[in-house]
Amino acid sequence: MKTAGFNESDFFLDISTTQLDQIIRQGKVRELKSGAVLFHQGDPATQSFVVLEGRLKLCILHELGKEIVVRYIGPGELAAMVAVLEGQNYPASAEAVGLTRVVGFERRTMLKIIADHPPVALNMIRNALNRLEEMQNRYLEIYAEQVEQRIARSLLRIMKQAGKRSGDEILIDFPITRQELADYTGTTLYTVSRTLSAWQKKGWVKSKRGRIIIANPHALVLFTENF
Amino acid sequence: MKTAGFNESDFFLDISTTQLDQIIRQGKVRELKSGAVLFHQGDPATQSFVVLEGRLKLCILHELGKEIVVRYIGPGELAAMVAVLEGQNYPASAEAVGLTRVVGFERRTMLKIIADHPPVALNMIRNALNRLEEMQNRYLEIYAEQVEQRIARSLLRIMKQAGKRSGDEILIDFPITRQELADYTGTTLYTVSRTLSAWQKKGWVKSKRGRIIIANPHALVLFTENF
DNA sequence: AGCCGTCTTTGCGCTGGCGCAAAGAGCGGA
DNA sequence: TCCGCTCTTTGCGCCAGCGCAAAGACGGCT
Repeated sequence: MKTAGFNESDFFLDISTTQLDQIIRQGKVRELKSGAVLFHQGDPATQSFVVLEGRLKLCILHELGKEIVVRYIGPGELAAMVAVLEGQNYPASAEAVGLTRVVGFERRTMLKIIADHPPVALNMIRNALNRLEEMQNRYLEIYAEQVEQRIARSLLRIMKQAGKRSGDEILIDFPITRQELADYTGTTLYTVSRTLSAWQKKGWVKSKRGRIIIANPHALVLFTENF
Repeated sequence: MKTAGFNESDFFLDISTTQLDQIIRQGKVRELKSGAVLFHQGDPATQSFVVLEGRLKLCILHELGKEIVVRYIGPGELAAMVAVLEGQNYPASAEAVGLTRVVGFERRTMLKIIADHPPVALNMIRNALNRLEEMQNRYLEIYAEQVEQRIARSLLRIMKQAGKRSGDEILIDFPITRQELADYTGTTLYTVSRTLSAWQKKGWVKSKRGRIIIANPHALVLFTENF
């Protein structure tokens, strides 16, 4: 059982590796092909999941067409915490990005884990509050900032949790289309494409179909900060 | 000590009234004049607060001028849950709307309350997740919907937590300006004013300086649903 | 009663960025 | 190798709604 990466996760802070193995053994591992949907928005929330390998894309839909990417969930992170509560539905859908392995935990298992490992409850509160703060900031930004600035922030956010250094450059190590970056930023496919083209000319990014490399992260950071 | 309204609060679900009194006695009551700031965004978070009377406005600022109202916190509700965690800062500022009384709890008191009353931890998780879901939806809406639709939704949201029935009409029972409604919706003072004027002509709302009455809630609901 | 500060209304011009259309490019499958 | 699908690029027109300006209304205070 692969547990690498778990110790960086805020969910399993303060939990030793042996305890961790014991926890994971209480869940059920599932393997998902790229594009497979783990759960649908609105379905009764019965299980929480921890990603072992690969990545989940959480998104919510608006009646007719428009869609927002709420978050990407990488190895060691928890998805669908809501399942610890009774009578709730999943507030978002989860789709695998690339081949992905997850462990699923039933509600009673989650409650047992919380009871056995007291720090976990606080970790869950911390996790939820961090996400809340992030959403509040994104809400402020979508109101107060220009699209290009928001695209830069989106790239930096995604980079932080899924970036792979190679020299000065940073590769976003999962396939992401213009459309998905637009859904994450709250803009359109067209605007993202135009913006990335412009940045490519400036040497800030390099990209091919579904892959984005951030060639000059510093320039992007400056861009988000200035006016 | 006034505890009315507490039993509707999700924070104190499953807690009996006698236990409640005992909990409140562990905090320190403060009285705030209208407009007084209880805590500032970015300050070290040392206390959580429960509103007894009046109302808090939580807002976050963007560098130069723009501001978003995150939420209004009414009697029985908890603000600044983040203070249960060590080393965090307040992610928003809190300002009293009208004369307001709150109880403040130090971190160690909060931790003691959680330890003494096991359901509280789950209630806090539920509370955080509910807020997260609300913010995610607002984020989706600000991207996907027209301003007028969002203004209608904002009015309905505020109405739900601070509405006072009188006949068919519903009064929002605290002073709220066009600017504040704009900050809540993510639009401008001007657009809110124009929109409310139009709705006033249609008989959907009535308003004077700082007061809003929703004369036809049903019309607003339909308006948010259609196209 | 009168003043002053704050809140509200409305006209008007401007523009960011949306979204259609259509062409081009890359990748996988047979 | 060729075909077809999906992803990307770019031109172009259009409009929602922002934001200035200026006038008007309300309410609290002396």
